[in-house]
Amino acid sequence: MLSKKTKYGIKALAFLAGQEENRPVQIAEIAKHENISQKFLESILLSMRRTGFLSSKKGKGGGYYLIKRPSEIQMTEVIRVLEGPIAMVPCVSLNYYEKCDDCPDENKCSVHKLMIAVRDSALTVYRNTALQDLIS
Amino acid sequence: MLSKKTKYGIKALAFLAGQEENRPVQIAEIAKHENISQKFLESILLSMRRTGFLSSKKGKGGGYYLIKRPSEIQMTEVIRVLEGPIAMVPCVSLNYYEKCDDCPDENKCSVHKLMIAVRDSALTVYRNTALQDLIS
DNA sequence: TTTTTATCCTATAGACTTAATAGAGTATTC
DNA sequence: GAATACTCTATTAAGTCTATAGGATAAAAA
Repeated sequence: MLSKKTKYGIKALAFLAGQEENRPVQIAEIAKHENISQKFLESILLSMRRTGFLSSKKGKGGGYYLIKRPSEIQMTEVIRVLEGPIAMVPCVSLNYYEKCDDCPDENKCSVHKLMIAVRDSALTVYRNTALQDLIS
Repeated sequence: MLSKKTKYGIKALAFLAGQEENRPVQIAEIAKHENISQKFLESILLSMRRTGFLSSKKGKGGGYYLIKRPSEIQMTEVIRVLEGPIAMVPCVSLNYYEKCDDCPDENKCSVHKLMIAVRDSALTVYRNTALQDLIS
């Protein structure tokens, strides 16, 4: 399942990507437009600012705005920042690899092979989709 | 993330698929071979018996065995029974569809389109993989 | 018929994660 | 210096996942 955090985060990014001139948009405006709890969205935007998709301005006329062009923001990055690993098991994760406790030999593991295939199919989608592609 | 239930369930199915003559295998034997908590595995096997992958025999010489050929068990079925929806959001699920609370119009939702693509890519993998393919 | 073997079934506990909220702090603009 | 809007930490409530406990039931063997 996709977490609400990720879902809301993507919606917020898409909303920002659709703004004219990349003007700063206030949290309250995004929250209202996308039906998201403002406080929850606040923390999501904050985490995306820390990882470099967004920047923000305080005070009147402030808000959040993208610091990359929507065509340059790949969904692989977005998903990894918001959701974490794209792989469904840590032992096939490219960026968050971890060995399984119960598995003596990954190469003989029936789940391992299947999950590599699933991961690669998802990666193909995310790699070929930029934020720009979500807003048309 | 793939739940342990699903992971263990697939491993158990694969172990059964690898048996000669489809002999009944005891829970204890599967649990030991795959490093799974026996009691937990018990409940997993039980749920798969109820949905028709397996049957069981009680008493000495009893255990679980497949009631379909491994080449006829598609991974779509296995995942749906053990894990639930293949889709990452209910609003793009083929078998467990649910409308989103926050979304007035699915067709305009940026997440919706992306998640359809991800769902379809995963479906392609699962549809083209049978239990048989996991044990070679 | 009794004992042994092994599955069947319900309930529940503990740990963890997620979603949301609260409230005070900081920076910027007017 | 007042108003605006982001920043940050902590906490709570609800839900889910993993695992365990313990007795019930059925089949086979003695």
